[in-house]
Amino acid sequence: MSDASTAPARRQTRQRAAVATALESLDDFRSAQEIHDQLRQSGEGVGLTTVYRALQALAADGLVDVIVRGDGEAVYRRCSSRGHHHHLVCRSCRAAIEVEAPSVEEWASRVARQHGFTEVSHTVEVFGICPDCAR
Amino acid sequence: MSDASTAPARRQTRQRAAVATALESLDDFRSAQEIHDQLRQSGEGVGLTTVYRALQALAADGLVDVIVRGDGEAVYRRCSSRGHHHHLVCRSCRAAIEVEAPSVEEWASRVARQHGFTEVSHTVEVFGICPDCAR
DNA sequence: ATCGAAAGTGAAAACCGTATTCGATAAGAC
DNA sequence: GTCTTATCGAATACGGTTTTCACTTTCGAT
Ligand SMILES: [Mn+2]
Ligand SMILES: [Mn+2]
Ligand SMILES: [Zn+2]
Ligand SMILES: [Zn+2]
Repeated sequence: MSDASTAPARRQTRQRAAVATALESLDDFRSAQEIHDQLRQSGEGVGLTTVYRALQALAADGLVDVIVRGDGEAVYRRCSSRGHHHHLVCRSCRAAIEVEAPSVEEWASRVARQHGFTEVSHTVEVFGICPDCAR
Repeated sequence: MSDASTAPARRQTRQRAAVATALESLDDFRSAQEIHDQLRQSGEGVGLTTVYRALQALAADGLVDVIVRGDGEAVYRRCSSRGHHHHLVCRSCRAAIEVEAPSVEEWASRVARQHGFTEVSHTVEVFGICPDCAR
């Protein structure tokens, strides 16, 4: 039996490795363009288009987290914990802490069920100023 | 004592009234362009730029809710309940139900406090398929 | 009612993040 | 080594939002 959603067979390339390495050295959310800039500075030239595609592939594989900011720009970060989780993000330095929220998961599915909704998903992000940035 | 964040003094215009009226007749989230289209059809010509600005003003005044979708497009809806709340949104027909989540509010402030974060805000949206759209 | 300062309007153009195109390149299977 | 096909990337297209700027309108003051 064939899989309807067969992965297109991912290849290992210098560019993808460079993007992955760049993400490893960071612990906050960065945009595709910022990662592209960092790669150029470090000498590892990678096309911007390729950075976008690499990040999308990583996100599709669940290896990076994505947050779409209020201005519509997507920012990425390597995913440390494997399971479902959310983030506590500093508005100033962008530092991000992964947090779990069992009670929120429960609330989300409950409120959805109460209204008869199915195929439920949710977004939960907490923003603030981290202790360091608060001086 | 002067207010540091003094509101720029809002004026009453035909265009702003038209946008507000359009929002009144709707109960789901709509984009600025969709509202602009609806206004043109109803004869109330309003420039697209003005629609964007009117919606932003209403959002700033807390009179409409805004959700930035995954594709970066912002969608607006008149805000029925006055206080802080979240939404249960149908991915198919966009119908939106306002929900309160005291337990989530509590969780958010607690997790932020635990990590020393201040000036805390959060985004919480639940998506799914509503009973009607599920057939 | 009239005036004037300042907010508001909107067509056109700029912006800006992202997607697509397509000929060249390079993994990986054999 | 050869072939198939994913990948690359510069150029270009795309689409939502913002800026520009000359003109209009609101509204408090007179
Ligand atoms: Mn969750
Ligand atoms: Mn809340
Ligand atoms: Zn910080
Ligand atoms: Zn629906």
